[in-house]
Amino acid sequence: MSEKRNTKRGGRERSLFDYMRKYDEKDLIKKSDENIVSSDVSSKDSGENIDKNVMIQTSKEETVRNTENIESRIIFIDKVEASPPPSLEEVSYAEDMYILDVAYEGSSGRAVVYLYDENDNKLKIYRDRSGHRPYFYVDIDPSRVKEILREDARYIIDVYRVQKIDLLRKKFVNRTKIVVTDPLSVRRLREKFQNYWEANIKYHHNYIYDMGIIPGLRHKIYNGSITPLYQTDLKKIEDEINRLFNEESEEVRKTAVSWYLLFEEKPPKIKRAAIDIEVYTPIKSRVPNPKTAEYPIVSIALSDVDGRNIVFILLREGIGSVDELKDLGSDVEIRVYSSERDLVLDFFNTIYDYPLIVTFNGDNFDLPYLYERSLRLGISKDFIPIVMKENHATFKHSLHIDLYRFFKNKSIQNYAMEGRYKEHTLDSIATSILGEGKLSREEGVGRMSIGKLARYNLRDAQITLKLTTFQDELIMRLIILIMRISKLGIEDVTRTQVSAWIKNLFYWEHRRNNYFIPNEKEIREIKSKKTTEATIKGKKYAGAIVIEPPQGVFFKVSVLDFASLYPSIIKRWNLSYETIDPAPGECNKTTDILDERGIKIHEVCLDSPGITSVIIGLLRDFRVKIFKKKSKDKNIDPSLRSWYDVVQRALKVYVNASYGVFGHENFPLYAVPVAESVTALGRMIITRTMEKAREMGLLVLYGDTDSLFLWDPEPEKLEKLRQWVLERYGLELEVDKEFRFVAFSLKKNYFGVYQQGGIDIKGLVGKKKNTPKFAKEAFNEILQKISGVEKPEEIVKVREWIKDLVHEIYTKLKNYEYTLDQLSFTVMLSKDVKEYVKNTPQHVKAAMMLIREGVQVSQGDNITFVKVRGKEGVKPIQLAKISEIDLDKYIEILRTTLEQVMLPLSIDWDEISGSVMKLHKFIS
DNA sequence: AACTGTGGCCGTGTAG
DNA sequence: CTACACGGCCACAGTT
Repeated sequence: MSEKRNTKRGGRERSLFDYMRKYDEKDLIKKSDENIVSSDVSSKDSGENIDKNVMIQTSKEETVRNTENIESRIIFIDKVEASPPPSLEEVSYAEDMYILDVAYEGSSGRAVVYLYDENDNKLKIYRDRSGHRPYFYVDIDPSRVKEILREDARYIIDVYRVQKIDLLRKKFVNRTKIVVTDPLSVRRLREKFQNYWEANIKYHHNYIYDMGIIPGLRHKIYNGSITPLYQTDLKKIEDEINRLFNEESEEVRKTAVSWYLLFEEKPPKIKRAAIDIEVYTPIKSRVPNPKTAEYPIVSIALSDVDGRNIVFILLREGIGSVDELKDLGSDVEIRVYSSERDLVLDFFNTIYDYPLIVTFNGDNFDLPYLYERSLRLGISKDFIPIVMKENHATFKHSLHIDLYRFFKNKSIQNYAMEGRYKEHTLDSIATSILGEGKLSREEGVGRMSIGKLARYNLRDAQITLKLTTFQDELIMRLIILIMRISKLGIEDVTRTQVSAWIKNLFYWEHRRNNYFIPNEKEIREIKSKKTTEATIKGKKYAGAIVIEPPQGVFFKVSVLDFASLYPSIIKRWNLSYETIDPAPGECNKTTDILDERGIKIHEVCLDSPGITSVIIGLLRDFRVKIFKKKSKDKNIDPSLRSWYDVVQRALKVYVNASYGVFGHENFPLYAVPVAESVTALGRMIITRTMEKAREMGLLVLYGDTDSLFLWDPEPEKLEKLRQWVLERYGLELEVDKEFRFVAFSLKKNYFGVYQQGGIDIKGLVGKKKNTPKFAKEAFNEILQKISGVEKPEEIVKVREWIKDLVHEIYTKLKNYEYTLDQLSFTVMLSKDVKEYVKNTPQHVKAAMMLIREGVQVSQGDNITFVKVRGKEGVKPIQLAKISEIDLDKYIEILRTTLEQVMLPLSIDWDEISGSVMKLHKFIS
């Protein structure tokens, strides 16, 4: 039974390791045994007559039964029987289960829907009963198609004519639908045709679109059909939509209601556990390779939402006494094994209870390692619950979220989490979000004592879990909401970028509206007119305007902001790939797209609402008009309000990313004229607004893309300008920030001190992560001092203070009083060392030196180096000595960093450095 | 042949 | 996605 099931889910599975050589299993076990030093507590002298082979070992001498009163429960486990992962219960009917995912099952050739039942916290499956099959479209007659596919008849289920709307050509079109037996046949057979449509869509996505599934919602499954279930009061929603969207058409309002429901339905609470494995390594810096899995797994930790914490730990020689495990906490269960195989098997048996498992980097490490190691330990594939898929790893009995991949998502990092973490390590994310990071360790896993190892491992699992539970499950609720908006399953959503979310959402909407999904080739052919040139060489089209700021300090500065400018433009000008530049005679009513010079660059059809315009417009309106307000409304119950905050964040992700993806040429619905119309209209709007402001006597100091910095504006004039923008462009211009003063140095480089205190630093060198610490510290100190300034007159005093400080730092630098760490630069290697063919930047030079020393360096690594005297000019920090640093270079860096702050205050660097230099020369 | 000055370009990080 | 800042690389020209 289970065997059958395994192979079924394994239909699409393709092991990472298929191409690897087949091992002699006996040999392997022997080899691994050499690494795992067996402890003296062997099966022979311990638990022969103990119930279920479980006993407690508190020290080497005494063996006692489990007692509740000791600090943590320590259980010695002696022999574990392998058991296959349980089969998931299959249902044919469902009333109120949440759909979490959909996959294609090769063995049955059917779509499988993963359902979460909140009543028993179990994952269940539904196999398609509607007879849905993979398909694609071509533009030739069925009879011709049958002829072309004569030799592939056994893969063909049906061939027939279908009529749908072709948005690009604005008419109904007939195409031939070819229904085939399996997804692979789509891939193969489409090549026999010159033109084909919808043949690049993954089958499980097709299933979601065609069945109208909205992952993350409750559904009713009955008689082969699947329909979302709602508990929300429809009347209330309709009333609110009619009130807030009264200017929209009937059709848009209807769509709005269906969208609103996604944000009101409560999310499921999913039972889950976080896991983390530790692998023995002989050398601290070496990361074990999951492809070979040559070192033993010495510890696994599990932490679940019900407060259960387990550490599965391997007893080895020379890692201290089991006594060390006593005080891990009363809620911690410690299971000690003398055999790695038993440890792994027992771990597998334990995770069978969970419908969802969470890891940090499990796709690339924990799961493949566990999988390969299990094979090495002689565990048969049927007893390993892990499945290696094309681009991720998961479980046979549960779904898997890899938080590393989710938090690495730029939109999550910048928009949903508001840039709270900068690096993508578990430690850095947890520290900045939870205020609690990994445990520190000096030694490699191989040398840690048993107590330390257990604690370290457990902490990792606990913080991994906490990343999904903090702030009332913020991350889980966010994931569920993104699933609902994008119509992707949980495993896809947590692993793909925002462009994939947006693409899927648009495909779903096309299918729902009976539109053919256009292929990339035809959009490019029909909508390719490009009219603007980018300022920067090598870019495709012109972007935004940045106003040159005056250098200096300005008191009482208000910053005005167009609320989500680009999405608003997309909505207001009906921009979409199908509405832009209509073919002659195809459109009745058009409007010109003018840029900031008043030159017509494109035109857009206004006959019917454009699909991207409608959807992006709706998402924007939902965020601005409804959820941003609700998330701050003190009259709403706090827990509901926090839900609205999550909704608002999810919408923010989509709204902010929407323009970006449509401007990316790899995006399937990309059209250059749309992208350049958006930026051109943006330039036009900010330019006209700036002109109007000046006409009204307002002083515009600076502006970038969608913002205007005004110097001491009169409130009445501000309000008048707001009204003008609203009437003229239908856009909302808001006061975003009020600065006590702003110091400008260059475009995209300034700092401001808020009315209520607090500093905003933009672009300045002192803020960049690749600036050495010594310069950053000086920069911050100066800024702190400046932020205390209340009135213009006080600047003079600060000026003197700064001069003294710079003197001090300058002298300290000259006297080698900084450490290498304070002087180091950290720069990311954005590609492999070998790929730097045009130039060899400094960090690459340093990386090459590291490689010569035998250190592994790869793409994405941060290289830390210092500048030294001599031909190469750099050395990785590991190889450098303080005496060889290049003083002049560091003085230069200090100069550029501080000058950006000093110049607006009219402090001359040469004046300061000149006197220090003389002093220095005099002393030496 | 070695050195110096210069301007364009490359690479990184950032603003929006 | 484009715009911008900054440092360093590199080719080229002209000089010693």
